[in-house]
Amino acid sequence: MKTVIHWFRRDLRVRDNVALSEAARRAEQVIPVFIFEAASRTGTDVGAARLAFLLQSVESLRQELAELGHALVIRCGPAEEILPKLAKEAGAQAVFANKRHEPCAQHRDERITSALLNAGVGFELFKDAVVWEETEILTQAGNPYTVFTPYSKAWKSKPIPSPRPKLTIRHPASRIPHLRSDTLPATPDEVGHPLLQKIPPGGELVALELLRRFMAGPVYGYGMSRNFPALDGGSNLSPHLRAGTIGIRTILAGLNKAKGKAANAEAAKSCETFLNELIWREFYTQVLHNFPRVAQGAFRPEYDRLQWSENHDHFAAWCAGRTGYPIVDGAMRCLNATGTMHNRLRMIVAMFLTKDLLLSWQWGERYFMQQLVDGDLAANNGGWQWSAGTGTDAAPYFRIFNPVSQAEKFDPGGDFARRWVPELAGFPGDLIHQPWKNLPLLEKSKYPPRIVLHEEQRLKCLALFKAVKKI
DNA sequence: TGAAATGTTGGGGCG
DNA sequence: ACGCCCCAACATTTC
Repeated sequence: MKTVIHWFRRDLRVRDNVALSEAARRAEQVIPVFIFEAASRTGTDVGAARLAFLLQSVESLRQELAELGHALVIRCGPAEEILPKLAKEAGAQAVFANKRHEPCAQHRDERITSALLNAGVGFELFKDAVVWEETEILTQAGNPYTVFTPYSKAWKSKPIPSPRPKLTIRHPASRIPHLRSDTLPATPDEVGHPLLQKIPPGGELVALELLRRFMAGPVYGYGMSRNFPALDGGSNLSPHLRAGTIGIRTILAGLNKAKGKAANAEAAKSCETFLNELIWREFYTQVLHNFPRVAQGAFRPEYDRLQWSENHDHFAAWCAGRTGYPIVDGAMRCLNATGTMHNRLRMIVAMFLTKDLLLSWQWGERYFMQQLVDGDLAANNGGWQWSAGTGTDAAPYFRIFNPVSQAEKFDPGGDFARRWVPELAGFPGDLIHQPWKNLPLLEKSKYPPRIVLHEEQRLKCLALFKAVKKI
């Protein structure tokens, strides 16, 4: 082929990019394109933090492409209309892109296929975002897995693919047709939420540096440190996996290399634990594709009958971090300010929303998608249904976290809570997770009293779930 | 990738 | 010396 448009979507990188390297291999000219659409068009709720991260990553991509002699073409508007027009302008025979796995995104790709077909332009999609997609790992009976452990076993029994080569230039830049480029909203501030303080930086080079640093040491302690929110024990790669500023094969290659250098069994086990987290991501991607109804309701349909509370004051308090439980409030305030939340804290606040406030997991799911930099439909939905007990391989409904004991176990001394709940500065470490035990100090601190009592709510929650089981 | 309730055991204080 | 009780520590069951 002479000219191919590579349409960048959730693959904002020039290395280890399957569709991009295929385009470079098969076409004389590659025209890199990014299309900025109104968030509602793809059916996902893009929040300010994720948008800021995205814009920064696109800018970083534009610079990287420029260094390679490519000009990134940016257009704003609906892809169905822009792509056929752009293909005509550029004289392109085909559009290449990396496959997306969410049902709503795939429906849109079908519409794009026919829009391009009408214009006589081909549309090719490539597997890139995951190692193994929805139809590639099935049970003996040919069904999709709904339990993680056997899924991960099957996943690990398959060979690991190598990273794809970086985009190279195969044609003189002067021969690329000049194409108009729209401007994107300039800075995160322009689109940002007033509460946003500090979102992590985007871009491929940032992601590669995070990977390098993590695999150079922290990965060996991941098994332990990942549970403590006050530590920075994670890879911080999740927003990059979401935006595609790093390829999954690149991460696996780095992990594999690190595992080979593990000094002891504990370090090797930590590598394995990190691998499992990557497999969870593919597990939930696969679940969403094979059971698209989970985007609308419980994986176990009987749990759609749960009589959740509709207390909007409680919901507002949860969102704002004013529930009176320091670990919950610290986690939510951190989310609101940075667009990120430690995984352990996601479980704690999700349990609190569903099992203490008795609000639907779907309220929390939606709020997370609005706030999270790494908000991904499949992983977010899977995590929420796990916490609520309504999903595949979910926590049983009676497994209810106690926010105090969780906090004391995973934030001993309260370093995390104190960082995000400044009102608690005067509380000693042994009391910080239950400030109500010192009422005079609590009143002086201006920190809110508990909006519910865990011991009471726990019993109400058990009754709520039992009512469903009886029907 | 729980927590609470309930059951069991054994050491030690005490009459 | 002995039985009784208390209760911490641990184990099991239940939600």
